Amino acid sequence: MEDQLNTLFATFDSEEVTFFADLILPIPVPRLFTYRVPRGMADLVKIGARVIVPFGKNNSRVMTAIVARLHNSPPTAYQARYISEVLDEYPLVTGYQLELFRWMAEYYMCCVGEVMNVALPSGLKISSQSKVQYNPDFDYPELLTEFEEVLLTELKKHPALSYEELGRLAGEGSNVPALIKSLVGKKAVIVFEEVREKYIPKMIRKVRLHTNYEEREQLLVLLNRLEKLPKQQEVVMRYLRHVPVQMNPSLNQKGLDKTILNQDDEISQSSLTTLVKNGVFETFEIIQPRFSDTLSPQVEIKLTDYQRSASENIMKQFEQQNIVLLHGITGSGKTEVYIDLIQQALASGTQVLYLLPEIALTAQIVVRLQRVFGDKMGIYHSKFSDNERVEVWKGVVSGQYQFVVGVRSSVFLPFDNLGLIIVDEEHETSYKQHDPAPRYHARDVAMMLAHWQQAKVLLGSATPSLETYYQAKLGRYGLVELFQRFGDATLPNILLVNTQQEKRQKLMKHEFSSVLYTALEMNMERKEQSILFQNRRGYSPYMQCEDCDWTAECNNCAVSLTYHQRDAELRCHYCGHKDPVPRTCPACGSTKVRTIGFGTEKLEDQLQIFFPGSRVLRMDLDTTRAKNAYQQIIQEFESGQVDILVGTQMITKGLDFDNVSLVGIFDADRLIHFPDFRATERAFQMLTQVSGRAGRRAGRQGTVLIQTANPQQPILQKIITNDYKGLFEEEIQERQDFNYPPFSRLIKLTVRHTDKITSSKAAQRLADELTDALGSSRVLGPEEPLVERIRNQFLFDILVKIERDKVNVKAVKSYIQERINDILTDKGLRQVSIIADVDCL
DNA sequence: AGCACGCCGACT
DNA sequence: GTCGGCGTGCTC
Repeated sequence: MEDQLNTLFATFDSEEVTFFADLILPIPVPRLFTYRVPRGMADLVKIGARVIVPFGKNNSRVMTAIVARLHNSPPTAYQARYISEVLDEYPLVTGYQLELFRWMAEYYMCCVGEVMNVALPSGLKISSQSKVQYNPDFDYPELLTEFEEVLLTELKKHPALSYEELGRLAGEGSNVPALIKSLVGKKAVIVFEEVREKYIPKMIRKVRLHTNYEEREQLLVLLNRLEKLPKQQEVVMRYLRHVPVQMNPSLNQKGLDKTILNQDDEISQSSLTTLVKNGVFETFEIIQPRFSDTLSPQVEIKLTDYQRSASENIMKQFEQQNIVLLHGITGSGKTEVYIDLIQQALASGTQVLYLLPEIALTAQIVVRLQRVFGDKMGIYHSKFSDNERVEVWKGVVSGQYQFVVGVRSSVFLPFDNLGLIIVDEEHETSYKQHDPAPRYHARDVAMMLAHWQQAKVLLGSATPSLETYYQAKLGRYGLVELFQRFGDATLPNILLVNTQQEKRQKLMKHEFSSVLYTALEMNMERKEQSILFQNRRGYSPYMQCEDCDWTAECNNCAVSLTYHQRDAELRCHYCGHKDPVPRTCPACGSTKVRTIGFGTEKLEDQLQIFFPGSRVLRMDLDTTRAKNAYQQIIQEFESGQVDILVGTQMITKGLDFDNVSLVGIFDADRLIHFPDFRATERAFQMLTQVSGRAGRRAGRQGTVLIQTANPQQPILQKIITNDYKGLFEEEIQERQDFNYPPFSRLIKLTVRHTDKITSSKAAQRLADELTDALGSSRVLGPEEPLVERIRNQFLFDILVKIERDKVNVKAVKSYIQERINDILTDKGLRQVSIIADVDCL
């Protein structure tokens, strides 16, 4: 039917210019979809606007799409369908963004639809809900089953019902989708899609005095009349106290928040209702922005001479360079420098984006920035609701937000006039998206954005990534260094504690060395706070039988289960699988089932035993799952009510506490010996960043104690002397020798399948084909990753190394994609999934 | 990704 | 005999 109509329209239109639109649909299919623009919509359909289209077999689905291209060449292979609706009068997606989407899809080897999917907050994607309606022309009730009768009776009573509503009405045990399908077949009901915008503006209900009573005379008459009704009189008086209508009649138009007038008593509520009924008050609704529009005081920030000269230096380098690295030690006051630069960029009329890793975007930094920038600043954070994100998006389009602080995904906001992008904590690996495609690196995307919009990029870090520092050393990026701590604060004194030796001398108290133990004790006596870092959550990572060596393992993944004491269960940190804690060994029945190793939970436990009066907080994934748990822990710790904070890497990022003078680090060796070519760099960054939490404010010099079995390791020596340059020189040599980044680009290909043989076959074939084309020095693997099975899928990794300058990366990527597609069409290997991760970390 | 179509086991 | 399992193929 639909197609017949389409054909009819097609012949009508053929004389005139007919428009076709190539649309980006939010699905992982590597092409655009061509739709026909109805004649009446020709002026409305613009590039970058969102449209609604029917999709799938018998138009069973409704989707939000973005117009990427307009043209008038009809597709030859199929009959294009019509766009059903245009959502935006003005494009919500800028030309820059479309360019960005295309670039990302190509660079990160994914589909534009996948980019669109992560780029748009889901509030901008339409939700469609199937509704069912009784067909008035239906006249064969005798054909129905009992269940169908029930549904149909309900449907006759209502104009239309959703599947969910029908499910509720039909009661338990009825298969609503199946029943509806059969009813549709019998032409008893009609199913249609109800489309609605997901974004809902926040409305608040207000009241105002009817204009009849704005004049003094009338008002007095009213009050006199209410003399015998004191409750109502009181409500009117209360309104007048908040809104001095006599002094300024225009205030009455804005009215008063209904909740203020109601206060809390029911009497005033009913009085108000009566007053509204009698036409004294009128109620109305207005849209309330979710971000309070109270303009915060604009605070002047003062730079120290040192910061001032850093800022000037950066500006000077921007004359020659598009990208500048600000290498400033922890606590050197980089934020003030950023603020200065942001103000300058805003003053010149350009937009500014300030990127922070998720965990560093805390209330601490937001409040600080808000004091300076007030409501000109937008905040884009994954913890925000969807409606809030849509408001920020629209605020950028409208120009309300010239400046946005945000996480990784804020590179997708519709900027069109960026002057400056700051990537703070530039080395942070959380800038790289791991799981759903596009597997992008926000720092690198930011650089592309800046390139297109002629904006400058400032990368900031105390421990720059080797890639970035290397570019700076080559002179491709500018470099500004800040090697003095802010105010009188000095860098903490970092000491290594030999746990091997303490164990021999039997000085260890469980996981705590005597040195750390004493330091904690003294710190508490001084009423100063301590932070303990152990990058492992849970109580202990292993549970093992002493008699037979049985170890608790996950059913679905090739990993040991972690014991969580608080919830009394064993958990898999890869798939979330949970098992009860066995009291006896499942293999041999022995009762000697022990935990091995320790996580944050165990440390917390031991602290309670050692220091019974102390107040200890734990901050890791398990204690921050609730919505505001993270903020709460930080606030509680800030308030000084807590002596010790135990945490995972979460505590290493951007937190700024005044009263912390001791940092203890456990198990540094595990970080250092991680089997990965970046392990040394990572360990340096992580340990330096945690150390930086100590002694950030004037007063005493902070102390950092690193527990290690081998204090002689060169990397530890570099950490205690804060010798970033030494680390760089050594590491960069190694990277060069083995042709790792920054001397090459890496693409990791992961092959996955439930059957190990199939998975390995596909991986082997892919690796062979790539080796043939690229040479064996450029292809590593296939190799089983550290965890060879996750969620019952067997994994194999292939690493492709491409020299930066010698090889055409684009060509290599498209060749890889060809080979992947080839394997995916192979009968025996078709259900394997192959994931490409470009610039994997 | 979702959704329909299509061919083989445990149930009214 | 059917309901429903998820393999496989397609989407303008």
